Amino acid sequence: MTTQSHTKSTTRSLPIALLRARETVMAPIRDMLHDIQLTEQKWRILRVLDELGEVEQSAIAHEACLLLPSLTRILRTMEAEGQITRRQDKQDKRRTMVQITKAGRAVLEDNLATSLTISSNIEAQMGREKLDQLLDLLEELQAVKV
Amino acid sequence: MTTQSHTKSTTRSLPIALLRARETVMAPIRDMLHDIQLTEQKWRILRVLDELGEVEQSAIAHEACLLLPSLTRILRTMEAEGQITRRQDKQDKRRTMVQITKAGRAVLEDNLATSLTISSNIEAQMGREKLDQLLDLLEELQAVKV
DNA sequence: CCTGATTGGTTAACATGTTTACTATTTTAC
DNA sequence: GTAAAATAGTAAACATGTTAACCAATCAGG
Repeated sequence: MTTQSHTKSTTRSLPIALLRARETVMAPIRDMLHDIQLTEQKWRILRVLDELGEVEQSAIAHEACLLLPSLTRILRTMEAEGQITRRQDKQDKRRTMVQITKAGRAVLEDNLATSLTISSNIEAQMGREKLDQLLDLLEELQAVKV
Repeated sequence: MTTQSHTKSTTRSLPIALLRARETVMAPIRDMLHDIQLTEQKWRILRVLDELGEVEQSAIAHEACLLLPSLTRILRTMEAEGQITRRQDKQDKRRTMVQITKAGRAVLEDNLATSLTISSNIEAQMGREKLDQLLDLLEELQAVKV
């Protein structure tokens, strides 16, 4: 008998498999974002704001998987670049409400075609059915109580 | 008609869904790692080394989804902490071969029980069948040409 | 009311992520 | 054989990730 690892194969480790799959998917997206001077984080923030409208920072942090300290810094530069606006909430003065600007939306729209090409490429290789199945399972996994 | 986002729902965006699912799964693992002073990155490195034996740094970087500059720094501290050893390859002097130590393996073994508990918890909520299906799909996605 | 606990956000400090440049080897093409 | 290209890794600089400490506003219990 050879020296045997006691742990599961990393291929069957959920956190590692999720990370590796994500790296594969992100590779072409990162290329696209690089061309338009956008980091992956800023792209997620724009996507979330485009979807949710005006929301507080904690909500962005939760939806875009960022911690508040990172978000504070990133939003500061995005506001300077004119992609978002921020204002204090009238009812609860602790809250800062954030909104995407036309310029921010334009960034997403300008890259819609490229995004679709990337999605189509993956779909062509995996098949629409499997992709939907995967998205369903991921959605279910996100909802698990830990 | 209301102002409509042109992009897909972030829930059905593969990169965002993968990230969110991963955050859910990692939450309890991060708690475990925190208790033993291990970062997520060091944990992945130990897992990969435990699985592959003695390998060069580029291989670790690829398998653990780290860039070489990050790996250089992290391995420096892991070597100092006695979890890994490094040596120059005889045949190709550019290569640095890295190996997990007994102490490094011990770290993984000490947390085997906790890891299994976390896995079981997720399996209990999603079901073994769905989990296997998800891992199969992730494995397939990793192999897609981008 | 009013005090203590909670919440939303920022700041600071240090680790890691990311890009570019660089060194040292090895490989490839003549 | 030898010069150019490729490969493995490190260094430096700056952005982001992460933790802890902090402030201000709000909430909850008495």
